Amino acid sequence: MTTKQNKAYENVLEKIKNYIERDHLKPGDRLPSEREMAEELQVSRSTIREGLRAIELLGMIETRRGEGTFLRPYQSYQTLSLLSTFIFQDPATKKDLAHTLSLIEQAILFEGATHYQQSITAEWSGHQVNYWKKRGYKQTFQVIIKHINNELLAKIWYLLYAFRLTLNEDNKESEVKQLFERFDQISVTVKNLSSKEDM
Amino acid sequence: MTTKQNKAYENVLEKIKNYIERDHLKPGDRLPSEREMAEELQVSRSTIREGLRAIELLGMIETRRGEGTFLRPYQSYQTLSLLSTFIFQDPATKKDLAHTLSLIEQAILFEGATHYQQSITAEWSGHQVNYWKKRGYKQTFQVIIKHINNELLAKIWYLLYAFRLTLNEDNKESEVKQLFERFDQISVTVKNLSSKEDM
DNA sequence: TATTTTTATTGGTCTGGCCACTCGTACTTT
DNA sequence: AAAGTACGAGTGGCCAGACCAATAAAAATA
Repeated sequence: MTTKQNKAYENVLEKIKNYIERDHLKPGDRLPSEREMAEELQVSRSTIREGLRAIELLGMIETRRGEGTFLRPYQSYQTLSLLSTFIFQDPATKKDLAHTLSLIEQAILFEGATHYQQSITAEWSGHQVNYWKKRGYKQTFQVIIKHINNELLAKIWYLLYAFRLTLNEDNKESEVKQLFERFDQISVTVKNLSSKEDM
Repeated sequence: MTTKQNKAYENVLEKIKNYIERDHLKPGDRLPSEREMAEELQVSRSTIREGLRAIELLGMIETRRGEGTFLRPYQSYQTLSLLSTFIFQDPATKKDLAHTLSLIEQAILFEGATHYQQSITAEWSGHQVNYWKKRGYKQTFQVIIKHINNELLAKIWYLLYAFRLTLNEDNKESEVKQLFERFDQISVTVKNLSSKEDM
């Protein structure tokens, strides 16, 4: 098949991933040399280097002349606060924050209502409405995310959510009651759609 | 003092920043050609390319053979860089990538079909299907994002998309044709729902 | 005028080279 | 024998120059 004409350096990234898995490389370990990789991948060294530069800027690797290329050790979570600084000072993203958060919450609600409606509702029903109101929107929403069981999604949501809190002038937090209503509504819609398909 | 002997490709990034400021380049504008930059910076073309690859993966630029190198419709590559490190730090998130990407794409499709169905379809119809197939899934999908006009959302999507390319073992890229079909389907569904509400 | 062909420019990739740095090893020197 | 030294192999950093493939603009043609 066709083989999609990836750019060569994208294949390099692919290959590096394979090295990491095959040799169980951990942070700090050395990757094969540029020349070795070029030989094995049958591409030129310059192509290898293009791939390396890309993920170097991403902080995945670290190169030391005379020694080699190494997987970078994990960094501390100070990243998060740095990140907030950048998003903060970027007016464009600030304006888009609410919108993006809304879309992603919508996606999460949909996913939850589609695949985990039972268990989510069950957990919610374990307490009175007042209990959730007291816990707040964040905690209540996180129930959905917990059941979806996707850490990355959870992180992204939490990031956006936290930043919106930071930036928000008017501190009106979303209402727990509304959250329940929206979830139910989506659940119904999803059911209607799927039953329609069955016919 | 100064010092720090930057790697040459980091100076390239600096220089590109200067180009952007000096010439007031906006997203979509063309950068000088690789050969021009090499000449002006007094470095080799391969060095220029290493710098370009780095910020290409970050989503800052886009290269088109025969045409040139262009600023992507969004920038602030620090944000992207930090975001990516953050995400990459945690191996656990790796397994969630495809899922998260899928959810977010779904949300984007939905948003596009709900509020920008006209203009998106219009832009797509401006060319034959083969044109979009040739441009690939990424570019075709970005049409939707462009119309939604949310830089943050665009960044997040591009990040996830790029990383999935990096990490995925099965290289099957989504099909442009399927994209069109899904978009149409969602458009229809959205229309049905809203007309129902009117009754 | 419309279409085809040519040409110049651009990114994509390769080859092969030289340099600077690191590290281990063999070789002095003490 | 121990300490220092010189050397060589390997590595990343960078370069010059080349060819290909895609694109767009200009020129030639119908």
